[in-house]
Amino acid sequence: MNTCLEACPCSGGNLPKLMQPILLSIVAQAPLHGYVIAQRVMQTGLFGNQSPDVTGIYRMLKSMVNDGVLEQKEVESPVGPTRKLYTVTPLGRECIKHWILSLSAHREHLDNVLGCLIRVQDEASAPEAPAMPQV
Amino acid sequence: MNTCLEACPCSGGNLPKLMQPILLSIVAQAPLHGYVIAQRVMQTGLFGNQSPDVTGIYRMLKSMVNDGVLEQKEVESPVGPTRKLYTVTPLGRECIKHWILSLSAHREHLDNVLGCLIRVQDEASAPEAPAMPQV
DNA sequence: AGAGCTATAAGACTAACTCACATAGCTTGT
DNA sequence: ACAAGCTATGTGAGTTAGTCTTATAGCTCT
Repeated sequence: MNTCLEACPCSGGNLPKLMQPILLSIVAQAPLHGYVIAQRVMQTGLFGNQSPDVTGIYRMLKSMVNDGVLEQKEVESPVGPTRKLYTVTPLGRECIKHWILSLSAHREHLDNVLGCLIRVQDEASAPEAPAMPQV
Repeated sequence: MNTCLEACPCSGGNLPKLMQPILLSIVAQAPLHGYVIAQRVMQTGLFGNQSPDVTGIYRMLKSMVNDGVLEQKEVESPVGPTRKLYTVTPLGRECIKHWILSLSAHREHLDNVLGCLIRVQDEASAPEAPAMPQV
C-alpha cells in the first residue's frame, strides 16, 4: 500500500525517458564523447533541471554501439581516462526514421489511453447531470 | 549488431503499453474479474488485434491490489477456479486523476523528443539548400 | 476421448531505467 | 601541501513493466 504520491506509478516516474532516441538525435548533430553527451542531454531541457544519471547514459551508449547504431572511436585524452567518441552509423540514421514512426504511433496510443481515462473521470464527476432528458 | 527491424528498440516494441492506467479505466467502469478484464483490454482496440498476454495482466492486477488502488474480492464460481472480482478503491480514483496529469506531461516529453528527431532528420536530408545565403 | 474454452498463476527472461559506489587525474582554493 | 571539486568512465545491484513458456483444473462440445 502506498500513498499514491511520488512512489505510485501514476506519478509518471516509471514512464520511459526515451534516452535512446534522444542520444541518437544529439550524436547525429556532432560526434561527441559520453561526458559531453550527458551535458547536452541536460541542456535540451527535456528533463527540467536534472538529467537522468550519467551511468545510464554510458550504459546506453555502449549497448547502442553493440546494436550497430553508433560507432565508438577511442581517443587518447591529454587529461583523464581515454575518451570514447561516438558517431551515428548509417544504420543509426535509419533508426532515427524508424523512431519517428514508432514514437508517432506511441503518441497515438497515449492519446487513446488518455481519452479512456478522461471519459471515466467525466462520468464519475457528473453522473447526475444527464445531457438528454430521461423519459 | 541487429538489423534495426523488429528487434531494434527503434521499432517501438519496447515502449510501454500503459497497462496500469488502462486497467484502472476498465475496472472503474464496472467491477470485473481478470479473465473478463483481459477481454475488455482486447476490445478497446488499443492494441490492434492482439492484447498483451494475460499473465502480465493478472500480475499487474495483483500488484495494483498490493498498492491499494484496486480491491480484490474472492467469488466462488460455479465453474472453474475461484474468481477474483476487482474494484477501484478511492485511492484508485485519485490515481486516475494523477495518471491524466502525468500522461499529459509524458505526451509533451514525447512531442519534444519527436521534434528533436525530426529536426535532425530534416537537416540531414536538406543540408545543401541553405535558407540564408552564405558569405 | 480429445479439442478447445474458462480462469488463474508461477518461472524465467528482457529493456530501460535508478542509486550507490569505484577509479583516476586534473585544477583551484586555502 | 592538501582537500575539494570537476572531468570522465565504469561496475554492481535493484526496480518496473513487460514478454514467452508452462502448469493447473474443470467445463462443454463433437
